[in-house]
Amino acid sequence: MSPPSPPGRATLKDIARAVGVDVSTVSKVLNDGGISVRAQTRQAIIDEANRVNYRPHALARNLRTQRTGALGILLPDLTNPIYAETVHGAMRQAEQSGYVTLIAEVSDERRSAAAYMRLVSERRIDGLIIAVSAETEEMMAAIEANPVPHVFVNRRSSIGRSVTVDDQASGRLAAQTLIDAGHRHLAFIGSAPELDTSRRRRQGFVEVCAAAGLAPVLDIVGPVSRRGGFDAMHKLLDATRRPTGVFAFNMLVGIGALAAARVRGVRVPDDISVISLDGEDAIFTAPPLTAIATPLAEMGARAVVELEAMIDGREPQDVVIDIPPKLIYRESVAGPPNE
Amino acid sequence: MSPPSPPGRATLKDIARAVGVDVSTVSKVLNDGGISVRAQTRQAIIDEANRVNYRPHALARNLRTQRTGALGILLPDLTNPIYAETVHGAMRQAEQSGYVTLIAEVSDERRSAAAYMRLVSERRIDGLIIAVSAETEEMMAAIEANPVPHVFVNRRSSIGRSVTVDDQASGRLAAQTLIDAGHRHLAFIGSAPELDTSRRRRQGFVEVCAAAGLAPVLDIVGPVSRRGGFDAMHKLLDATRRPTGVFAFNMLVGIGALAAARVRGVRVPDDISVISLDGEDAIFTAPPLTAIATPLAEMGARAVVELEAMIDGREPQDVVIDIPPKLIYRESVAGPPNE
DNA sequence: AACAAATAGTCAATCGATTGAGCAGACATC
DNA sequence: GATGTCTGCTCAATCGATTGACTATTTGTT
Repeated sequence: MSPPSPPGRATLKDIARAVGVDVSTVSKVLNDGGISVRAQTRQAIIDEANRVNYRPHALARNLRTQRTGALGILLPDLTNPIYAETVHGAMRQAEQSGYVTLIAEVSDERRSAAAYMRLVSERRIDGLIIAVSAETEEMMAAIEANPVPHVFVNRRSSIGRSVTVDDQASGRLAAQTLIDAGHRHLAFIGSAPELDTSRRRRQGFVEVCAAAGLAPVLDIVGPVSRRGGFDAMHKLLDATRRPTGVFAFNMLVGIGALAAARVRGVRVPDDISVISLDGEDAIFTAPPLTAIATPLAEMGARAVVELEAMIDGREPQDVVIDIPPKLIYRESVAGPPNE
Repeated sequence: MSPPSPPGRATLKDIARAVGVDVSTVSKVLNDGGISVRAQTRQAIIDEANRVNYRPHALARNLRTQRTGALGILLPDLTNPIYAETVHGAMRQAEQSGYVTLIAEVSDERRSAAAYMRLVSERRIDGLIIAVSAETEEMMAAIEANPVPHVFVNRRSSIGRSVTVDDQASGRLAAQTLIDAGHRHLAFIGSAPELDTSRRRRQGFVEVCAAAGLAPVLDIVGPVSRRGGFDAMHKLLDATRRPTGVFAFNMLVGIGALAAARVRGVRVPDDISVISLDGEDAIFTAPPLTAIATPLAEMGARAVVELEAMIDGREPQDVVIDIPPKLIYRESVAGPPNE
């Protein structure tokens, strides 16, 4: 036997030399490049390529073809499980489609613009999934200055396509669940209205409340984090007229709300019920959190599909994932206490 | 004014033409390339570069320099907060050092070898951080076949450098904490011994137990996940002689253990105490989890530093991060119940 | 036998940047 | 005025792969 593959650095030229043909012939054979080649020659090329374990040098190929085979993902924080789940779905799809993924974590806005420039203006990627919080001027300016196919995920945008879940339906389902359990005094813990996901969840929530003749508390806003939920719940518990049913913007907020109730000696669900979004994972809280599961991974995956469409020059769509939100009934919701 | 920067695609050639010099001159001026140039010419080049907002084409530059400016990170699961935190730290450091990061999430072993090959043999990266679970033959073979600078993070390896935290010290601290609280019947919930982190935590734990004349339960192993912790705790509670103090491999295991206790009506910490590793974040469990914080983000960052050293041809080290584990005393640990 | 057409390739430019070697002109030196 | 030394650049090869244009040989047709 010949020595095993030389240490991984065979080029087209090496193969061409070994077989005794031109590099262009090798390239065309290996890429189905519309050329007629004798079966014998073809086989010799393929055999040699296998023997040396040839892989095209991505940089060289990409330089020529003006494609990188890489997608970028811009997100604020990987340790946030909501993003992690979304990215998870996006990466799976990207891998299936033969793309590698470049992730840039960008905590603040100035840096997100800089990270954008880095990936885009050095032309390291073919397209970009944008999951940073809200539209900021820096970001928008960066995109206009240096356009690249891009898709916003879980947020609408005035300057591009977006893939979202049906937040209004989630809001409606949350309200309906609490109302069905008998609650009449509801509250929504959300974010400042810049986050369009919060606006839409709130809107669906209000809609169903209104239809039932209820006027929920809606002005409790803050960062959508455990800390934010913790603080918000405190505010609700301080109110002269406490709500008995609380809808939390997401799992983190829900977990924080639960913790605040616990600290205050308020029992869940005996004294107050809590329902949150995206809490599929929150089965290990105390009590286990009733939650509305939204298809985050599917959303991430679909964003990649739409992005590929843009890259291939097809006309992408604004997509709302049509998997309806799913209620996961656990212990944090029950009937209201007797007054 | 001239039109604002043309849509982000200026090349050296464009600048050279505008200024009236050769591209090589432009390149050398922009890169400090050891060449003498008149101040006037130099300034004209710099001005023009700024005007068109020139950024080098990463692919082209990298093709020539044989550097990609990219690091790869191989990890099993982004939704696992332990990995998320580590990657977080690694990405921060990478960004500071001017690298972009390519993340490949690889759930099973065959795919991790494939992902490795993808990134490495297409030469998309200069180096690789490996955080996949254990040494597997496929993986080792892939690395040998196609070597690239690489650092293992949070696990030792026979075939490369590694950056870890002091797991033994964590194990000792966990045992000491429980013993100091008065416990005599201890248990460790770990993983199968393939995971060297588990071996080392166990070792430290045993050491302190032995010094105190105790013989802890050590054979409860399983996947190091919430589910694994849940199941393991059930086994412990089924035992004829229940331990009163439990050390959980990590936060997920700890959370699962807490949930199992809750389901069984066993009170924490009244009936049983639980301490876990890496639970800095687990303040919102019920009860809040006493935990030992390990410097995960620092570990990730340091792994990148060592990797850079390898890439630059310096001799890297096996590193144990010397930030000592830190006890975060919360409610899940108390004295043992009276017998 | 002459010509067309199919077969089996080769040639050379190109993607955008980097880099060592080289060269023309200005100035100094003897 | 011949030689040497800077200064200030340019030339051309190179990284590895792709691709349209082109050529040489063989086969087929009349």
